[in-house]
Amino acid sequence: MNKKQLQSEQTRKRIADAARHLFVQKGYKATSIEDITDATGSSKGNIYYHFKSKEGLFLYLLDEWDRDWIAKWQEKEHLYTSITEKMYGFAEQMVREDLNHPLTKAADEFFVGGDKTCEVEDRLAEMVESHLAFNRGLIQQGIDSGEFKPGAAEGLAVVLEALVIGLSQVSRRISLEQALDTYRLAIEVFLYGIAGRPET
Amino acid sequence: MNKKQLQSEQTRKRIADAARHLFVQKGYKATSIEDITDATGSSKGNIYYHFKSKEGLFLYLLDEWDRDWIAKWQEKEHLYTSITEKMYGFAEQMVREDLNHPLTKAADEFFVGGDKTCEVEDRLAEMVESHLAFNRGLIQQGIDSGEFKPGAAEGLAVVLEALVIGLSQVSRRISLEQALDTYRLAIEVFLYGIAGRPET
DNA sequence: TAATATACTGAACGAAAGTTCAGGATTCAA
DNA sequence: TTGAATCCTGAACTTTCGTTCAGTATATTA
Repeated sequence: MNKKQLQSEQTRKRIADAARHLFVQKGYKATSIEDITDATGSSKGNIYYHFKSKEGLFLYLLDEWDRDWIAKWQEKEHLYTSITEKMYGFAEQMVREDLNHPLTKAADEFFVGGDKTCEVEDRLAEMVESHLAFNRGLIQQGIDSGEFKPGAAEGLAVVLEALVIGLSQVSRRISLEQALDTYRLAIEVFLYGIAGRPET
Repeated sequence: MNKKQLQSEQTRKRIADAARHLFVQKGYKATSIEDITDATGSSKGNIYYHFKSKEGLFLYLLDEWDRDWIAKWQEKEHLYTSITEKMYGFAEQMVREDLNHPLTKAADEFFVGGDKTCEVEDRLAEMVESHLAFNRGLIQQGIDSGEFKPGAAEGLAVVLEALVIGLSQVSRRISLEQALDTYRLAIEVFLYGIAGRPET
């Protein structure tokens, strides 16, 4: 690889990292291009050389995060011997990865804000659906294996998604250790809730 | 009351109602003063005649909501004969009131955004604490009455808060009926989760 | 009815933020 | 070495948005 290409890739990464950090910390609208230049040392123009726009930069981060998350999950998934264990693994990966998730806080601004591009809108709808599908799959696996009581997998997937979204918001201002505890407790409650719930 | 005072109060209410609706729907930053004038028909200046600033308007809505919520809760609280029932009542009031809650979506922008006034910061910290205290109280009541297993009331209060926050976000794009179902299912899971959880 | 207070208007201001662009610096290829 | 491609700069432009203010209309009061 060229020296030029290498340097280009490095600054691209530097910008992406700084942007992700800022989006996570401050949200999408609240972080300005100038915030990113301040954090990276490079100029405004340089950001627009590497990325189409602010929105494009955010979209890039979303894709990047998505790929990483799936990859990390697939690495570990087969190690778990029960679905219950898998759920705790899911929670652990959530707290370790999603607390730095650019979507977590920033996506909500997009969802509701009126000035979103079609591209972003589609991308986000896609991500929500894939989250719900993931949850649904997990719960269904537990039902099939006999660990969870059958029924209402669809509704429970939504409840689990709500729990995860809420946890990531609540956890934003506490330590990683506390966050892990809270997540574990939440999953514990969720699992016992599923188990104890009367069949429908 | 004067005709003038009456009219003044009416427009004040009209502005507040429109603003609340918009803040809920679009978030704080995303709704402009012009959005509000468009929705009310009155002018920009008129908003600043009735309210100190955009932030002041938001703060006014927070206070108003807080008072209403507590009042409505206290009206119903004594009607419930068990804490379990109370929890479902809590969920129902949540979905009926909080889905229109100006804080739900807008507060998060304040929490993290760097440009918040001390006044707002204090007000929000206060509200979070009172929420947690409310949850803690509810859970403790259940423990004291023997309905819930003892232990970890503090942690469970946080989990419940997370659940509620997540639910209100997830529910923003579905019908009231579906939201009610989801909330009920969530509370059911939470209650069975508490009940089935091993004592700590 | 005249004077005052209250309710309201809308153009204009200024700050903030996303985006562009002409041009400079550095590296690559011939 | 020289021309071209690539990487980068930062000032300037544009738009958006909160806020202000001089002025108008309506109601109250004396």
